Amino acid sequence: MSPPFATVKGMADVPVIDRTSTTLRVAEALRTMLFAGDLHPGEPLREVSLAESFGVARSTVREAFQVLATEGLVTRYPNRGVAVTALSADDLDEIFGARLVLESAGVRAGTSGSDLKPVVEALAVYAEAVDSPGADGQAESTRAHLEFHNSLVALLGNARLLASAHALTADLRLGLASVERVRRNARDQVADHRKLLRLVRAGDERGAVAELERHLAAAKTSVAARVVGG
Amino acid sequence: MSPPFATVKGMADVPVIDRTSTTLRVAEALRTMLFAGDLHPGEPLREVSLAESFGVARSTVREAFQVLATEGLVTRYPNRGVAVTALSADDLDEIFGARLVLESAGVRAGTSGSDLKPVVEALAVYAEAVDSPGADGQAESTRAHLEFHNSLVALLGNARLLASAHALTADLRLGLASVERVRRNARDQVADHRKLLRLVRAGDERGAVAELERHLAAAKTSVAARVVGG
DNA sequence: CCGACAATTATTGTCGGACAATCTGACGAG
DNA sequence: CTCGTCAGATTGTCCGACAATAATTGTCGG
Repeated sequence: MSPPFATVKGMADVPVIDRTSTTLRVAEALRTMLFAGDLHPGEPLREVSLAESFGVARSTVREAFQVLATEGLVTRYPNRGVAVTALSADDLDEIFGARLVLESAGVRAGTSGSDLKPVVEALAVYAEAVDSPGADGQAESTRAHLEFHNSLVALLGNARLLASAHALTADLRLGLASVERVRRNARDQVADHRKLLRLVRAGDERGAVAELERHLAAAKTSVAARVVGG
Repeated sequence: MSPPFATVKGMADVPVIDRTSTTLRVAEALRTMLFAGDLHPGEPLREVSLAESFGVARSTVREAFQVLATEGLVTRYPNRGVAVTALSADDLDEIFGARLVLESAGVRAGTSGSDLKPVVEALAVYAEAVDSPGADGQAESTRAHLEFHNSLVALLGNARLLASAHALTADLRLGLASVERVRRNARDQVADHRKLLRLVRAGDERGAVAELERHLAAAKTSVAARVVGG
């Protein structure tokens, strides 16, 4: 049933060709700029200016804005354009509250038989990112950290919930990018996560959820202390 | 402090003016057409055709498509346009699985002290919609039904999770619109929901979650039987 | 000095047209 | 039957234009 030329043996390293639209490529470029902290929360994004620097049409930039706006990374102000989303204290409450619901549901699934390998791997990546210096600043380390949390949600085996979790953490990365210089006792953080994983592995649902709740609460206050706005 | 003309006494019913962009108005128009079942799953949406019938530019329609695509109501097929999203059996699994996570979390909040008034009201609206014939077909009844379920999520007091729930039910409405003619024993349905609310009110977390799980599972098979695709 | 008001400027929202790239389906050659 | 070729349709992207709206500046009477 499978066609004879489905996979050719000797050509494994052919450069993969970008078959995405320029709109999505512009959105991706803006996304990395946002996560890298090149653009600060509240800063307006001008259509013409970006169109020129990217070498694309204004309409293309507008479509990219639409994508990022629905992702929550930028905010539209009618007739005034879009700006990098600035998180308020209420936003943080909502984000961490939503994460607690999703991640604790994932933990419950983990304590009752789901395959924990992805979580273990995510934690390994996270630990490695913390240990290695990394030329990209703390960006990779926070990415890996949040990816560990998302891997908990992934235990539910539900792509839609995982997408929601990704959206939540993306918004957080936005707020963190500007102040991510501070990274005290990252090792302790990793240890925290190891403890959480251990509880999940042991099947201790109560304990694991409690540990997650504690961890998220601590993270929230830590983030809130650095992110301004009200 | 208030200006003298802030509110004029005798002109309470001045038609409120749409201050939304035409893009969003086009998206809204398409949304209602989708929910009303005027457009069938899989059916392609042509940019020029719609632009002409709406009397707007093609770029405006494209932006509206972008909005609907991120909501999941339509699906982009690169270089081939957008089409009404058709739900597969796997999609139904994901949607109902995600709903179970969110709504059961809401139920848990409800059994531990959240104010149940919004849920009670949503149920009243639902019951009323089922009793009254309604010129708009079953559209209003299903809307009210799903809105009841969303009101459970609203108990969490988290706008982001509520938005996710809305997105999930919107996708469902899409699939249901085409086959919503069948509506057997809608009264029994309402009774089911009354039972759920009673359990929540009594603070019976276990029982309420179990009842919700049972209800969603039944709904899924009922929907899956009518919605084609694999 | 200050607030209200008018004028200017910058920017967005929307339009229309244009063109290349891509997909689809039909057709004909081997 | 498979493979290239071709024409038609549709999308992706660009450009230029304009009115509507918001932000800024300038003016003036108190």
